[in-house]
Amino acid sequence: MNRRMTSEQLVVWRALMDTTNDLRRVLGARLLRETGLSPADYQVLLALSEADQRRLRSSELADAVDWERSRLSHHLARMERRELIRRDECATDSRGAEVVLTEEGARRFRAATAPHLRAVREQFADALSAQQIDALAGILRDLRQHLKGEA
Amino acid sequence: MNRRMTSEQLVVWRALMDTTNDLRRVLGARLLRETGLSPADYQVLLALSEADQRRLRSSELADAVDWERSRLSHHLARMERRELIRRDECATDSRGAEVVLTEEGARRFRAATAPHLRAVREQFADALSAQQIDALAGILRDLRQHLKGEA
DNA sequence: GCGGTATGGTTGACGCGTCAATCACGGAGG
DNA sequence: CCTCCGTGATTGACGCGTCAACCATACCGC
Repeated sequence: MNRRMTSEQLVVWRALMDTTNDLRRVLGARLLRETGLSPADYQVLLALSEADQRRLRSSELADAVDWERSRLSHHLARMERRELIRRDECATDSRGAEVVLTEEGARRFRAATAPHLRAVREQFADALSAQQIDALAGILRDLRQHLKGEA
Repeated sequence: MNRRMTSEQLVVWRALMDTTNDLRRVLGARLLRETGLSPADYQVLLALSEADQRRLRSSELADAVDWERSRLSHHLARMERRELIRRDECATDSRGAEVVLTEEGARRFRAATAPHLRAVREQFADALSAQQIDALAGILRDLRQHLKGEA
């Protein structure tokens, strides 16, 4: 099949990219301003907070946040400088590293949770009706499904 | 009002961020692979292609793509190295710059249009029904509206 | 044990985005 | 004129992401 998109489809595509981009930007900036944590910091701290002993092997953490190892490595380097996390040697595999949440990291994450959830509610959830949320859930499910083959 | 979000709202929020992120990534990578242009390149070339004389003042271009001037300046520097655009002095205001589409830039953009539209259709439009497109349009309109105050 | 390969993780280079500082020119008021 | 201010645009520093190259260790088969 080789038909063209309707212009509505194209417009909605642009709107999707632009709006989600703005949402990301606004919420990310707000999080940083209110808590000093970037969205990426938040994801990492969340995963570590939920982990047993507040520590994870580097590759488990990569799975948890769904990042490439390289990206994680770079980000952990920045977080380690700020003493949000620490990297210990792994007892059972000397290639490996264990990423450990520091006290400071745990504290900062706890302090960030409420502001973050409030921001998501105010700037996302409050804008949409229950029906819209349901419809959006379906749309995202289908998009993700469709993407699966070629991701 | 100080109620919490439902967990569905939060899940849909995460799905929105994750899915749009993946879409951006997959389509961006595909565009680059197929045409050698990044999404940002494409936006700039599109705006210039549509401009009178294929040239725009730097700040008009910034308005057209809705970027900060600083971001545009950095990006134009990279594009100029690749000879996709050129920067001329402006005749009427010697502070200003005129951004001009080069032949090469125009050629590359023309060659990129069809693959790009095809990719958007395949990975976005083909995944959704007409009803879903309409619903999504409404959702995005409301989100954008809601965002307006605090952007 | 020993060679080869797979795996865990890091590094460097580079594109992209943001912020704050800066520079150069234009324009108004004295 | 000339000073002061606003504006057009660039720069530098830094965080973030990706890709390809790399290093070290583990593990498998002989």
